[in-house]
Amino acid sequence: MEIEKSYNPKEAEETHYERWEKNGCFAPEINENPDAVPFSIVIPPPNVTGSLHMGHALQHTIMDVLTRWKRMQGFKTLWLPGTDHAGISTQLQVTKKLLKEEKKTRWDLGREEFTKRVWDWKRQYGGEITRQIRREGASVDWSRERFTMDKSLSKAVREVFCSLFEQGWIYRGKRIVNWCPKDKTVLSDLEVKEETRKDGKLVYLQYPIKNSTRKLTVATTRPETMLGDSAVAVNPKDVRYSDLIGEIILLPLTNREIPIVADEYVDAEFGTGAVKITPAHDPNDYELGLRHNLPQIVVMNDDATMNAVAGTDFNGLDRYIARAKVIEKFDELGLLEKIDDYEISLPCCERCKTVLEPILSEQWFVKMDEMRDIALNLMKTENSPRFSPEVPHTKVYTNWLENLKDWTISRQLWWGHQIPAWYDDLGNVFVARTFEQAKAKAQNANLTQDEDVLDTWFSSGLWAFSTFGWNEKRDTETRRNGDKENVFSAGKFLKVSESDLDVFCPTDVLVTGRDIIFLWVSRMVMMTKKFVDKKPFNDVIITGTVLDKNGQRMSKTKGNGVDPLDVFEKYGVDATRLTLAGSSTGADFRWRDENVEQNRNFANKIWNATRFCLLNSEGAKVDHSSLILDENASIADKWIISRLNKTAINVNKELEKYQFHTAVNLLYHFFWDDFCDWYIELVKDEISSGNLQENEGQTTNDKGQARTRIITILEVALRMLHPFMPFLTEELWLKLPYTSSNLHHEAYKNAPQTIMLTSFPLGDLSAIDEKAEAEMQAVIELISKVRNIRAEMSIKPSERLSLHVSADGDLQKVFADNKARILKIARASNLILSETLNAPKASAKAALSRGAELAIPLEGLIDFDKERTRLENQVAKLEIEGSRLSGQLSNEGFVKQAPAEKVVELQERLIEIESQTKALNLNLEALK
RNA sequence: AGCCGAUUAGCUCAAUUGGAAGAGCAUUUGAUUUACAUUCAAAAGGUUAAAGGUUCAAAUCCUUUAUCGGCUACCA
Repeated sequence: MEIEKSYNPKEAEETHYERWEKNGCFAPEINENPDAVPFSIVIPPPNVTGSLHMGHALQHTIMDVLTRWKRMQGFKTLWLPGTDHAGISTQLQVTKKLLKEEKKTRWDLGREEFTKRVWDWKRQYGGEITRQIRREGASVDWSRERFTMDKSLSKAVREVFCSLFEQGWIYRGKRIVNWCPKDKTVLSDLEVKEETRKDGKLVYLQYPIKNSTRKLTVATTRPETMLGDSAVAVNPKDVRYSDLIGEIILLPLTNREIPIVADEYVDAEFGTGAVKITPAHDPNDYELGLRHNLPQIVVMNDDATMNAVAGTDFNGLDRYIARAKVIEKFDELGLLEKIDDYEISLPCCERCKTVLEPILSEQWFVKMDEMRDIALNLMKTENSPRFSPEVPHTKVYTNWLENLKDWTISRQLWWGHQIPAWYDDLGNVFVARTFEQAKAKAQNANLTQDEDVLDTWFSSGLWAFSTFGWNEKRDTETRRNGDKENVFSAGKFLKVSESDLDVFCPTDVLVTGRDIIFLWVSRMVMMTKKFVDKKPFNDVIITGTVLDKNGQRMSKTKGNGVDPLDVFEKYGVDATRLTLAGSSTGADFRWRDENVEQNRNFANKIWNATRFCLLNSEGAKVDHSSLILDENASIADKWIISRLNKTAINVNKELEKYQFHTAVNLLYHFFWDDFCDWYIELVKDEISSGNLQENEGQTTNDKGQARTRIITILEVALRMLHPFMPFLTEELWLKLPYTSSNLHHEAYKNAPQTIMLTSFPLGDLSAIDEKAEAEMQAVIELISKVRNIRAEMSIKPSERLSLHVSADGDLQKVFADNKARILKIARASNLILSETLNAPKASAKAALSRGAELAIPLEGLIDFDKERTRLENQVAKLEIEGSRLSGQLSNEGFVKQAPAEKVVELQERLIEIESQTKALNLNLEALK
């Protein structure tokens, strides 16, 4: 068989995905077992404008590992993909393009035409992220791909909106909201990003008091808002001002008179202890204004210029120009007391970074009282969702819920789900699922629909059930037209008698980042419980953040992002996936190409191990019966099969706990250390020499058996690696002799052959052979000691050594059984076994476990000083450990209270150390 | 301001309920009749940020401090 000397990922990546997808391997229908247990994940829908970043790559890797692992276990597995319409982002993108190419604004086009353009844009460019997801090898079911503005999902949005409105959980009202003057829309609290500015100013303004010469000084960071002041407030306990409560202020620059009120909200310690109150432009002032029945005076337009109410001097001025002018005018009037430097944090637009303006505005809100209780109750009564890692996310999630405020859901955009509310000429509102229903309610009055759309997160909040055809007629729309031909047709499609919603909701696990726990995770919990009376998911895996090599967050503005696609190009998809999966669950980690390089090397190692097996595969085939050993099997075989099964058991155990990095570690060391470095080396002679000729004392049948065994072990290892490294393992698995769909898990018997449908090795407890592992350990120790002596005594590798080993009878037998292998790997010519050590003085010596000793005669080669130093170093090491152990064992408390097996373990170790020390010391004596 | 996390070998990170501190990279030394130099072998490298406490036993639990990071709220 022709096989390249090193792994080139490109070819595998280009061919296998397409074939898997075409054969329907990703769809749950590939599973032929009618009783299969479902396993499902919904992808956190990336923005349709987005392109893949490391965060996605990390999350997708974890989801794909879980999906492939469960699929190989015979679960009816669905990983549902899709994208989010991403209101603001997408609208911005198209707006920019429009301006650049046609010098037009969205208003030039009008709503209908503009929206059409966005759809065109989506069709043209929106597929990028989905192509990238394919590139990652993600085994998502494309036949169920969803978009948040699909017909059925939009219908779900309307249904939820109307239903919540009817129950009074959605309301329309005037509140202080976060207004972005650039995007000209309101934002929810979660879309506000605080930014600290060191160059802030605190301006002290003097307000004259009516019928008095006194002035009251207020401090403000936003002087322009004074034009909308409707009171000044002081603390009722503040003796400085108690006589002023109830007095009237003559508000400068306006012709208004405003009262001085007393309110506990005011902190007497801060500033002057007197606060200007602008109910229409500050959330606290708004609340205070309600308590004191103050007028709400809006002085700004939606682009943060001042309006007519601000007065003719200010009308039309930008807020910052108006601010300067207010200060200037106060200065002219002699009412500017002072300006202090003041570090301030300003609310900014998450997307465009513009400083937001708190402004009184009429918007739609979701009342969160009941919603919060839904989520809190689930957490309290069922510990749901189960976060992984649990600390700190459960606590953070719960704390946040406890302090939750109402959610602003309207957005002044055109791209999104337009709010299903209509107004008649008198301003009466009619909320309805369709225009017709609204007309009926309004008795055919002249209706106009609300201009606003819903927050993107409103529709994403329904993702865990709207994607499964909720509120749709069953058996329709859940599967799209045209995709049926693409799906594997030899396998029986299940008759869709139950809907996807019944089968796949709740999903098993959600994998996402910390940043959207509140924005998305919490809302899915509430909405799903509320509307389908189910949990959206059982578990939530919160991934860490991928940082750059300096520990900084990757960001576009900093330009320090690492593009996953570049890494794929350079090192291959599988190496990248393994690197991501190898990061510890939930912890941030710094990206280093060196780590991927290491995994690229690992991929090459797997390639070459397979290459070796294939070059010696005449007469061999993948045959799992070859892994069942009889009593006469060699220690090496018993050992590797024990290790294989132990690895399988532990990998499954770790994956169950979402400890991906531990699983990766186990597989890496099993494959590289156990399988390649030891097993292949140990059995090399038995299986190699190209054709099936007999070696000394070996029959062709023995050789075929040995070849079958190693190739079968390899096959099992490839299966275990498959969820992490799908392309490489598929490429190699298909090359193994006699692989076919006969090797599939029984749920996939009729599917075209692929490793992804074989069964994931679970490991067999009865195949674990601790005795063989211990015996092999002794062989490994012996060889390691020989290598150590060789290296430390600077003995040429070509020098064939004679090994004198003293050991008890059992151990002698182990060494004798493996004599040929030991001689080969240790590059020795002779192995002399005896009860007591009998070697010339000019020997290098080492103490082995279980009282065994090694001596290598080095007549003429030995440097006695060097040998003495070497032995002394070893004695010193043992003594440090020995004295710690004997200290511990002479501690009564330890002996009494520690678990008995622990005490025994230490005692045995101490005896071992003592015997080795004794042996080494005797050797030292002999050298003096 | 509050809450949370992190601090382990030169670097990047592990360490399952408290029970002999481990990998990979980098370093040093040696190896090329080989499945793989994207390789193999060997060595060296630690007062687990600091101080105190609980315990027979602490990287792990508690207290304090320092540095870094995150989140939430608010500062008129």
